[in-house]
Amino acid sequence: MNLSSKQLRAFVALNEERNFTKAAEQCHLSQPAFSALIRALEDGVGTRLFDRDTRKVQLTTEGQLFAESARRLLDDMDHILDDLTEHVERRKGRVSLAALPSLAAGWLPGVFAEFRRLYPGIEISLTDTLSDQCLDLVRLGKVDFALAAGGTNTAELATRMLCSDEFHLVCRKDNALARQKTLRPKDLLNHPFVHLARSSSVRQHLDALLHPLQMNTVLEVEHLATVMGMVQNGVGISVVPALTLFHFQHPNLMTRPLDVPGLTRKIYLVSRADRSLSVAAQALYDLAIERRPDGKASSPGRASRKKIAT
Amino acid sequence: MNLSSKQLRAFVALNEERNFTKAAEQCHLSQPAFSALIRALEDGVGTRLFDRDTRKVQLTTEGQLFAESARRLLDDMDHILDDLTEHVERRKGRVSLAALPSLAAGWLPGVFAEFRRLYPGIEISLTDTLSDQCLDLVRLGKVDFALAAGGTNTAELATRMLCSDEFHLVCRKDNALARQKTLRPKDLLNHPFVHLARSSSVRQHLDALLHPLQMNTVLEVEHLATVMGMVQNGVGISVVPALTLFHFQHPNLMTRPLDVPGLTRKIYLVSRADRSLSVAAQALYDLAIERRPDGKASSPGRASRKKIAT
DNA sequence: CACACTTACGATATTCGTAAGGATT
DNA sequence: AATCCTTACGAATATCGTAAGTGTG
Repeated sequence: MNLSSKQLRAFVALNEERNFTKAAEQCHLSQPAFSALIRALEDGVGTRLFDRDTRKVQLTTEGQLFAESARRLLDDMDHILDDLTEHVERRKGRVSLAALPSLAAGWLPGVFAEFRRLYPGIEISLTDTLSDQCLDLVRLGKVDFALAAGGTNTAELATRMLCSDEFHLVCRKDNALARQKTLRPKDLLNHPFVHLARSSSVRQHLDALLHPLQMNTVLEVEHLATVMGMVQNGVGISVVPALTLFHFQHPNLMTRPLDVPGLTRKIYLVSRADRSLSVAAQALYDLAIERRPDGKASSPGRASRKKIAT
Repeated sequence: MNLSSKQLRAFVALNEERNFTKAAEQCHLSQPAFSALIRALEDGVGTRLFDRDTRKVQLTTEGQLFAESARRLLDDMDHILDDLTEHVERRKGRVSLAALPSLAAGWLPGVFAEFRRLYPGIEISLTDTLSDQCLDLVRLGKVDFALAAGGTNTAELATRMLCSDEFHLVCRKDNALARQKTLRPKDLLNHPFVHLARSSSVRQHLDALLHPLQMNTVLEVEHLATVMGMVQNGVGISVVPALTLFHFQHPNLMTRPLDVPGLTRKIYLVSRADRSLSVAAQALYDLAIERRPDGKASSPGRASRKKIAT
């Protein structure tokens, strides 16, 4: 037989009201339609569930048996549907994503704050790691999506470009480069250079355009904060994407865009091609796009070209 | 929203098969109809539950959430409906009835045996007590129905006559009455008489026709077995309904119908007027009618007039 | 091009509300 | 007469199956 939640609700209502007219109202039905609903239920289970005459409505023995279970069943059903609805309406849920450390530290916090404000019931988990691992996490289904730099051509991954991140020179203000009007790649070759590790996406972009062998590499470190320390103390200069410039806000330092066509790091949203994002993940994905960084030089308005220019 | 068991079954089937065509067959539906069913479910909950392309069908995140509960919900529902069906089909249940001790000991056991054979899963509970208490138990809802003697005119009780129970003289074969051709009430007046208690239905019927003051009462006892002992030892004679004659099967005793118009004890099936019998109770009720005693002298063919006549 | 899901569409079934009917107090 | 459940019936809606459409490997 086919038992519908509507029939269950009608049964429970009639058992509470013991009156067809009132129970029908409670179910937003005309009384005859309600009557038919109860009859269909009784036909379905094969027996009368209510004894009724014009004065009294009460459960039969079989009705009592059914009533005990029906209430539970209906509550269960309502609970399940409510829970699902809370997910659909983004009042509950969980998103996990992976992101490059540079994004995780600089741009993401603002997006997360906004997301938490919009959807306080949704939990977020973030893995800040290098691009390759970000992609692996997506492939393995460990995260809903990733913010990575590598352009992936795998069929199993769906990518969407989030922004284009331009590279900037960072050096001390007392460096000769600070006074040059235009900056060409070869201008950097003679200066001591602080590199990031080869596994980083930043380094990979740089190596593609500035031949590593011609450069005057003095150091190779893992973290941008370390690069910052080195540059600030005059160990060398460096080149980093705009989205990481927040690390280099310091009165003694200056940053300038490198005007090298093609030297941009593309940031992608990467998800699995074979499955849709959860409602919660989609919400964060959409917000990321809405609040996409512009990739030009501007961590919130301090210690950038403009400030230096003044 | 209105969630039907058909939709739940479709969802569970698709989750198991991960293939619309096969799942549709399992649900005895055409594939497009099945597809529409799933879509209606998804529209109802407000989100996709399956990711599907032509090659793969798999749960979305929200689908996984729903799947865990749906399986439980469906099992619950099936269990509840199965249980109810077992009651409707009389493979489970419980009947309780009250019956006069005379019926409980003589005629009922055969009916119960038959009932147990037909419906081995139904429990019976029997209260063997006097007519008034039988009726009270029905009124209070403590039993489903009763086999009682009193004609009740209460509106709250529904009665149906089961049989008419004729009264018989019981005495020793060496008693003078054993040789009389016709038996009239007054013929009994001179003989020592063993009575049942005034609360018994048998006594009440007798008192209505044979004036107690004119009788030669030697004893008043509670149980028919005691009456039997007294009569068999020559303490006195007695008059009892045909349905109790099984107590008086003994070579030294004889029983003869009293030919007194109007002196019959009517046995009624009594139930509450305001509610129907449970399926189980109705089954026993119907069987009682089908196997109704005839109320003539014949406990299974022994120690009756015929035997004495030979 | 074969397979698998979706869309289109007409036929059938179900569900609904209004109005009339019947039983009880 | 008033109350309350049931029946009757036409209209709106839903559901179903067949057939055509679409997209993917």
